[in-house]
Amino acid sequence: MTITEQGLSIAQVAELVGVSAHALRYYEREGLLRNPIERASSSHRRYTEADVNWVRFVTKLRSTAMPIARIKEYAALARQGDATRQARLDLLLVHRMSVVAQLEEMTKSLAAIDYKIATYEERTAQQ
Amino acid sequence: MTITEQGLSIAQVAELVGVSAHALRYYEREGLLRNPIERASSSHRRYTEADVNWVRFVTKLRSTAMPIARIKEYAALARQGDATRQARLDLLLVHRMSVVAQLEEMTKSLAAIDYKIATYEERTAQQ
DNA sequence: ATAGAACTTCGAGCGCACTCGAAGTCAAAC
DNA sequence: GTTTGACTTCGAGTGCGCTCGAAGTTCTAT
Repeated sequence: MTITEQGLSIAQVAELVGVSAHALRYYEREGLLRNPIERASSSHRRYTEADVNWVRFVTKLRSTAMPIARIKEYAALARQGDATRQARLDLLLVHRMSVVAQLEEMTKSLAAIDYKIATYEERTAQQ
Repeated sequence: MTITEQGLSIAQVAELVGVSAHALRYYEREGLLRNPIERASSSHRRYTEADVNWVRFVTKLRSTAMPIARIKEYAALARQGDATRQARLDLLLVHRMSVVAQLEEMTKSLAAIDYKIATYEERTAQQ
């Protein structure tokens, strides 16, 4: 049993992480992963734990609206190794600002929605 | 001077609310507004304060990821008048749940990003 | 009166992030 | 050994939310 025979299948990872197998292949094709996923018997993908963790982090970046292109940059930097550590940190710090801004905007919008809800409930109570 | 000669132009509203004039026409065409916007001299749009407030609320719904189709439903209900007040309230309450869920997910993702940032900074400090 | 800016409608086009489907390969179970 | 189902690649298709541009009209300033 070679090392590439171990690891999780694409369906298992899809289930685990909560993205479609199609999306996993798409992410790999686009270069969002650090490396191409290893293959078992020269065809089926076998994901290591590190691969799964990387995919998980990609979903965190996606759920905070980082564009695919930016994640691709991040992955490309990671592939270059240690020399790009500062660049990756900078990229994440810039993104962090945008996430905080998104949270603030969404919180403000929630307040507006809550205000509207309150006026509806008030009017219902008045009748 | 008739009443339709008053009010703001599309460019003024675009500036004020922070969406493009193209988007404002699109929203109106799609039925996201409560009523068609009144016209001055039978062509140019003239927005009332109520129109602007409605557009502002639409942007709050958009920034919390309510789909155009749902906003369209909401506007259609509003057009029906008082009989649909409860339905509109329900729609907003359902959406509120989704906004809270989004905030929670984004907050969790921010924590993951912060964790990653921390490991980068640690490693930088170690050198 | 006329130039130029701002508006109108309409339909087409675009960018993003997948999603799908065809056609073929591989593997595990019976 | 053959069926069943999960996998493979590849390119095309989809849905969403605008965005753009053409062609014509109207307003404003000079």
